[in-house]
Amino acid sequence: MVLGRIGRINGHYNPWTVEEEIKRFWEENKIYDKVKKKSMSQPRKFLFIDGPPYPSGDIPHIGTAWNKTIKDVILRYKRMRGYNVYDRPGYDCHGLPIEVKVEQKLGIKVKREIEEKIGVDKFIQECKNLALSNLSSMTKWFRELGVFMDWENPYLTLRDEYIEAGWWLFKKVYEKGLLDSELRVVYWCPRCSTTLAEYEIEYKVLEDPSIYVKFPVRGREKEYILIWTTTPWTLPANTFVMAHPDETYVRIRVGDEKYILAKARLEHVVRETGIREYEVIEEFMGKELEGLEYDHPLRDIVPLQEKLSKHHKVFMAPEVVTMYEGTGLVHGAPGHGMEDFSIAKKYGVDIIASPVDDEGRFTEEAGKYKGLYARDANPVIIQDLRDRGALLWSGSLQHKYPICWRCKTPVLQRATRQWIIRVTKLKEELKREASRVNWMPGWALERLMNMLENLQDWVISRQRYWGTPLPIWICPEGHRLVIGSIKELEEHGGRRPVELHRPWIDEVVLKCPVCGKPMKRVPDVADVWFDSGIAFYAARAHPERLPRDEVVLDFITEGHDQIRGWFFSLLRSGVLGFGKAPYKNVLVHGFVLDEHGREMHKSLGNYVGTDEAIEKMGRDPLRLWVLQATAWEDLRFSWKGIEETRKDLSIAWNTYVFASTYMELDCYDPIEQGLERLREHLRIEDKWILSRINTLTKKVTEYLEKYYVHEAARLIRKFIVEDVSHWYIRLIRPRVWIEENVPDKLAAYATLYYVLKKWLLLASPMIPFMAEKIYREFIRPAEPGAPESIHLMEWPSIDEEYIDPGLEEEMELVRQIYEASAAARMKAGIKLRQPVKSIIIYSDDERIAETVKKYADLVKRIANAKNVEVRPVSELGKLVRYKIEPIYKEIGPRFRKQARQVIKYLLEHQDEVARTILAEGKALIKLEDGGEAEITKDYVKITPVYIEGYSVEDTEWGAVVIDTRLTEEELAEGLARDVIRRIQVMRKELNLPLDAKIIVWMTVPEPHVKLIEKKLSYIAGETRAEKIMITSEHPGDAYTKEWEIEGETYKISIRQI
RNA sequence: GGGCCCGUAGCUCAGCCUGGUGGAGCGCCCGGCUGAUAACCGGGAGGUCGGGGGUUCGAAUCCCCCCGGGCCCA
Repeated sequence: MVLGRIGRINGHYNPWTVEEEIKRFWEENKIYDKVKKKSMSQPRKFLFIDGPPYPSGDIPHIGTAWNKTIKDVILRYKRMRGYNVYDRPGYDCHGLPIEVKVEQKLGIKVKREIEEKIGVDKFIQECKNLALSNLSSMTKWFRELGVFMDWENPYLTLRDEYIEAGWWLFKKVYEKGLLDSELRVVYWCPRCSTTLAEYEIEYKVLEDPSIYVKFPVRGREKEYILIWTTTPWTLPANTFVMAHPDETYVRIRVGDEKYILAKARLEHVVRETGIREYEVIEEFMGKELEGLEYDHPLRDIVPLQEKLSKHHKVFMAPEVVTMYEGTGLVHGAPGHGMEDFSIAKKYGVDIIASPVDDEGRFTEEAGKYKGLYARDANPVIIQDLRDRGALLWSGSLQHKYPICWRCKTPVLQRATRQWIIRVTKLKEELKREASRVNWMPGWALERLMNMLENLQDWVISRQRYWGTPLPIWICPEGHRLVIGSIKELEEHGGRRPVELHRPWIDEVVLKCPVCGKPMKRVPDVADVWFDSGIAFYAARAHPERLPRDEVVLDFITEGHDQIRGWFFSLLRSGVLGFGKAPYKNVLVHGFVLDEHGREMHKSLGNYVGTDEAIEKMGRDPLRLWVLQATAWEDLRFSWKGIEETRKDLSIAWNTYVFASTYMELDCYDPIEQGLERLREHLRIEDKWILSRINTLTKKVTEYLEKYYVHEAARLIRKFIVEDVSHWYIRLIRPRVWIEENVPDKLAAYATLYYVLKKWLLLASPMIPFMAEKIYREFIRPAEPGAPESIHLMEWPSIDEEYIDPGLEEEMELVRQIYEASAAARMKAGIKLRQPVKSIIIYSDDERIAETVKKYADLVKRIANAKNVEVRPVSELGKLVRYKIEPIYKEIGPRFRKQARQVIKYLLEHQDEVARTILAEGKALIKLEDGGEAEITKDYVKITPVYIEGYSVEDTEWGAVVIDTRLTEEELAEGLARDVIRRIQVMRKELNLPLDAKIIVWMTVPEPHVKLIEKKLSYIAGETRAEKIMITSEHPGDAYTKEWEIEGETYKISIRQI
């Protein structure tokens, strides 16, 4: 057997050198493959799917870095826990954004040109190239971040097998009778010539016309229905007018004309249109307007109006008409408005007029407007209205108007025939399934439920190219066939095309199973949310090859925008395909905003890419920083924040430097000299840190089981900085400096090694580079059988036998005592090097008394006092002043309404009340309202704040006091320590080995010679001096230096023997 | 316009569910330590808890309204 020997870690923490080295190590030794292989051999599965990012750029946003880091931590944790972890990443490759980028690259202005100028096959090839090139760059950055996922084998929605898996769901939906085609009012981008879903819409403030139009009431002279609109281009398609049945309307006279409008809008309309004089002729309820017929003002120039005239009347539409804007009479164009459309259906209107083509231009039906772009027609229409005396007033207004998310063109609402999936029929099922999921945080469910309440049918078709082709074939007789796989395609007389994308799939002609006639595919492609929404199964296998108990994922996590995005899409597809939610646990994470809390945007100049963050701060610091942020809240980006995290990692690093330096020096062997063998030699601080690390392991495990990554990260970070570096190492330093390998020292080593190894394992999912580096340098040389990478190790066990909550609480008190004594020293101007005679703690708290007794040695050591004791507060003499702190929690419920007066009295008579209570056990106080209150110790905390001859620091549980009077002996020791420190510095400046012996010459100011002489052997022992001479003669060949100590000059020379 | 989230020290954030009189880190100022040393440690100053109202003996915490930011939707 090869004997282990602890390794050494050197130098300062430099994230980049560590990370570059470890990255290379992982690559050269195929560490991920080994981790993966080990995981694959495990029986229990952990099912996870990466929410696929959209590869429209080449460098991931810092928020994507957060996203992937959280995933990485969970996956690494689950692997360490012995799961077979499914870790396939993915990319969402189809869709309009990529098409638009390719169009820009190829100089295409409108959709038509794709087929006419470029050819669909070449266009698709370009789209594919762009997606593949971007995703390979993004992959590079995810790897840079240390994310261990199956990067060689990501799922891509553009692959044939993925598309085929999608077809399976289409067929399922069809078989359930939920797939349909119907006329729909949709957002339509005239530039992209396609329908857009609501989430593909942005809103932008635009200036539009604002006009009041007079619709002549049929058969009445000079009487008009007054309507208001900001979209004059929809007037040629006007079909009816809508009113509110329960609102009051008026008929007014202006000059020789009469107008009908809502009473609530009268004042506004009159003011805006500048009507000077008017007379209200009549008031009546809106429902009386029902059926009132009118004539369209443009009927002479719009042929379509001929057909529509039979519908020109007033309909009741309380769901549409409001009293907040307009005239209370709303012009209805069901071909250009969603609400209008639903009213039209309700009233049985049989013509849905929409005289606008795919590129947003008026058609033949619009008569003289033919060929004009809809929005460009606005001024022409306004002029025509004016010419016909139908325009009451025209102006303009700024309002938010929907635009295309990709090309920013203002969109139109337009009635078109679309394929829809009737998910509204599954509303209750969706709600039920959503409720069964564990949402973190809980409000994510609330958001989703709000959305499900307003659920709409899913318009799935897009009139584009780069997407999953709808697998629907139709024959001339109108028979439909929905194909669920390539095999079925062949069964129906088709041949597998080069690939399943357009244009190749369009050439596949099938034979109608009903009538035998040739069937052609409908030209549409699917909404991209269809693609990502099926990832839960399609990323793994065609459902026919997927075990049914593996459909539901254990865990997914994405940003809160995905509640209505991917999480909803998955839920929808899960319910459509399998009747259940396809995930069990969902962690929602926040957005990374800029340092002022604003959205990051390249155009705003506040954008930080993952590349920049890695370059400036390093991977592990970035990772730990994002991880410790509350997962579901937005995170303000902060260079300082990452810098702080880096500093903490540097402290962690130095902790290992410290441990490895001494352990190596002493040839410590953690296997031979492990904790078990040194158990009897453990000191109280060892037992404490052993308890702490196991408590930490327990808590971190619990948090990671709950997916509360940030809580785990915070604990891990705090532990190494505060418990190990600030406290434990401080306590064991003197033991470590002992030269011989005594059990006391070895016990500290064994403890420290155990703690540091365990911490490294806990931290390894979060800071995989640094953990690997330290593991390879420090742990592995000492444990020859250990795996080559820390990431092949198992999650640390919780050694319950070490956990002692009482001990942890007591040590917390010791820490408070130490801190109070340090504060008391500070007030008295006594430095820590100067020993003091005693520390007295005035407290009536029994825990304090017990703790101090138990830890007396430790307290004396760290506080540098000869003595420590606890005394009851009542034992203090006369030269004392007390402070009283009311205990509100007790006083409140006891005195209720009088509580205020009691507190006021107590604060005004602190010393007096305290003395009375200390002497008699209680105090009777007179209140302002004449009443009395009996105050006992239960209601107040009494603390001395001044004691003659002592320095006092008060705490939660009493006062810590140090004796400020120093004896000669104490002064001598303090001075000796000052001298020792200087000699140590000089040894170091000479680069002497730790164990080198020296001779010392000192010139000491006369008044202090006696003090120093008393301590010569002490000084010699601490500095490894064979001989110390107090003299004014210093040899020329020795190293000599002059020092200032307490304002006086000491000359010291040393020479190695 | 609607739903949800956030607003606490100069900065970044805990605390809020379950009310008891505000914490941490960084920065700043002061100091200590000097065999982790281009390190390490301590102390101090810093706050109308976004604003207003309500409930309560008592509100950062519970309720209502408003303001600012974010996400989603109109």
